[in-house]
Amino acid sequence: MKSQDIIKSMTDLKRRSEEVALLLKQLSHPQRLLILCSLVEGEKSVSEIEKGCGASQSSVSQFLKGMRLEGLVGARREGKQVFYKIQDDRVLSLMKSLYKTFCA
Amino acid sequence: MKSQDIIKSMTDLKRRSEEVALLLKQLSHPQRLLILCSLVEGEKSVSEIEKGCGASQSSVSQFLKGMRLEGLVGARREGKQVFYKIQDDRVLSLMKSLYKTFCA
DNA sequence: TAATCATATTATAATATAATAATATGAAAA
DNA sequence: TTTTCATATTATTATATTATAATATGATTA
Repeated sequence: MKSQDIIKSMTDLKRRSEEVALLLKQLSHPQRLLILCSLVEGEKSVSEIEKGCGASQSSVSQFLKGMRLEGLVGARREGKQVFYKIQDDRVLSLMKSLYKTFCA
Repeated sequence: MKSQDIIKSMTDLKRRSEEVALLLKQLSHPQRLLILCSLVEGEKSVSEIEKGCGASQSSVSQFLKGMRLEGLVGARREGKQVFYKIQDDRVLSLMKSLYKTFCA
């Protein structure tokens, strides 16, 4: 992408700044990021997620609730367990970008 | 990138979650995002930035200070004016990704 | 139906962030 | 050297977020 095109596209981003900021806010906490990292691997139960990110049961549950409200993740109950997965494609796309920027 | 590779890369992202979250946090406010959008176009004075994002003088200055502390932007004084620009390449890279995800 | 497991909710206290107004600084112009 | 302009800082209040502990729910098992 050429420099000029980037600049032009930023105008679009401005218009959407509130929407974008809201989504970024969800990603901008270490533990929520870990939860989403974990879910990139696929659907997981809450307790699996807990193990993966080392946070308390309560806070994982609260984080998941928040992300569910924002539509980032979706939930499905199966017996005692509840399985979460990433529901918003933009999230997956952003996670990939983050990897490229920070780990490549 | 294949699904398996994404998953593998998430492990790296986990390790860096605090660093990444910190940076995302800076982007996760509409006005800071607008400021950075504006700076994608190139170096700008504070008053130019103010006009571009419609926030008060004080809050723009405070936002810029915060982003300067985190190393996202750099400042240069020229007479009465202070010019800011994006200093962290990861920011530019993320801005591009954001465009792709939200505006393409 | 009582006990247990997985998850969710509530309440609370600590901390962080935001918006705003008022004031201060530092550089140039009158 | 006073005034003005551009920017920065400070103080304050309002609001949001976080961590934690305690409790509740809902589904299964004994």
